[in-house]
Amino acid sequence: MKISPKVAKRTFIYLRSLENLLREGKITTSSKEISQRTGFSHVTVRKDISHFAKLGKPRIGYNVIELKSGLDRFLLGGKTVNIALFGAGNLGTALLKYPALKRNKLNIVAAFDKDTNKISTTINGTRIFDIKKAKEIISKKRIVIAILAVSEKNASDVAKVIISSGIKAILNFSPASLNVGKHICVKNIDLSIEFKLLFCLASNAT
Amino acid sequence: MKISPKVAKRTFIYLRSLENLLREGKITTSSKEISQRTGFSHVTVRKDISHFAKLGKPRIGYNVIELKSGLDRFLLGGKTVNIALFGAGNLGTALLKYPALKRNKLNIVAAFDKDTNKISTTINGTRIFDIKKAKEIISKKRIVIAILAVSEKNASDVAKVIISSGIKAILNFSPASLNVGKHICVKNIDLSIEFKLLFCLASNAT
DNA sequence: TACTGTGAAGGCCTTCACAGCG
DNA sequence: CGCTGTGAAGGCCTTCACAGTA
Repeated sequence: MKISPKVAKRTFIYLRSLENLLREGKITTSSKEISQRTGFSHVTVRKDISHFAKLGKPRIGYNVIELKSGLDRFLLGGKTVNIALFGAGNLGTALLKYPALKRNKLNIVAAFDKDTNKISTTINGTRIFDIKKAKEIISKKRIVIAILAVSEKNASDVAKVIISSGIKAILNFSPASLNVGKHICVKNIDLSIEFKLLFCLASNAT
Repeated sequence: MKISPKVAKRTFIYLRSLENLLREGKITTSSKEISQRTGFSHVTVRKDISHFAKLGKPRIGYNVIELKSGLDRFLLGGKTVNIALFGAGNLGTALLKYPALKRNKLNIVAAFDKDTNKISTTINGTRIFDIKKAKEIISKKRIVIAILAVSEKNASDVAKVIISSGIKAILNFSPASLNVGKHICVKNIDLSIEFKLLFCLASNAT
């Protein structure tokens, strides 16, 4: 089945709420409750969920456990995701120490840098390797996502290394538009742009 | 004039490319060149730009300096943006040390935490204050954007402090859906969700 | 010719309205 | 009644096609 990125993203947010509901001991929930907790309209919630399966019961709503496992199965199927970090600077180090990733089965299993002072050291249990060894380690550790957290001027060169290592998905924190083929998925997070955008939106909303 | 968030975001990306073109010494450019550098279609580029003004010349293209200053004027008007950081943990510290912000006139002018060991210390020139002083300092320093980089369980309480301080825009790095009124702009960056989404997109694209 | 700017078409996504059910 | 699931409508956004210009 074909699921648009928008639906998938919202569904991950529903899942986050479902985990909270579970922790609170709730047995059932409704599109209205999920709507209140996530900010999406109750119609959107129902329509998104119905893309995956008919899991709700009229008059009652959804069983929290059933819904969570149903959505999970379609999206990740309980898989663990192995990630490589490129660039062990300030941002990269913060990501290595970010606790929510492991909790979500997102494991940064290797980091790469070109700084010889950093190579062979360990941050929060993750070893930093010479970027020249990227290809070898990526295939050995079955890494499927790369974090690009190097400076702008090195971004496109490192991106080439990433792609030639066989990785198909990049989370790009550098302020550079990567010129990659259509078979590579890139998600750009340029913090400067996010701040400027937020400022504009807040200014125009007054 | 009314500009959609999508157009605004792309325009900031065009601006980033225009700065590079300027640095490379180019005098003129075209929608085609901007398209190649940013990945958006040349029609989208032209349409977006024409929302702001008719800055192009048939047969020639756009003057880089003229276009850059024209777009800049509509979006930010050269203003400096004052930002407060809430939560001086690993991620917060990385943001305080992130060089691209200052370069883009985005200044984190105060940080807040509740940890008494951190309060009154300084990271990369920015002082960390007791979160109890938030309201006073935010109005004194004319802060307009807050970064929320605290743990999930504290996120909604800190968000209340932020909003009661008069701030209208929040960049939320915590994995929590903030329950705020419609007059508050929130941009959520939940890294776990971004990774999972990327993994799904890359898997389904094969 | 080589470029911009734009009306029209098409596609995607959200919202509305309501059928169906316990 | 209160809730799900869904066809239809409406709105937004991108792409197409082309007029206009130096």
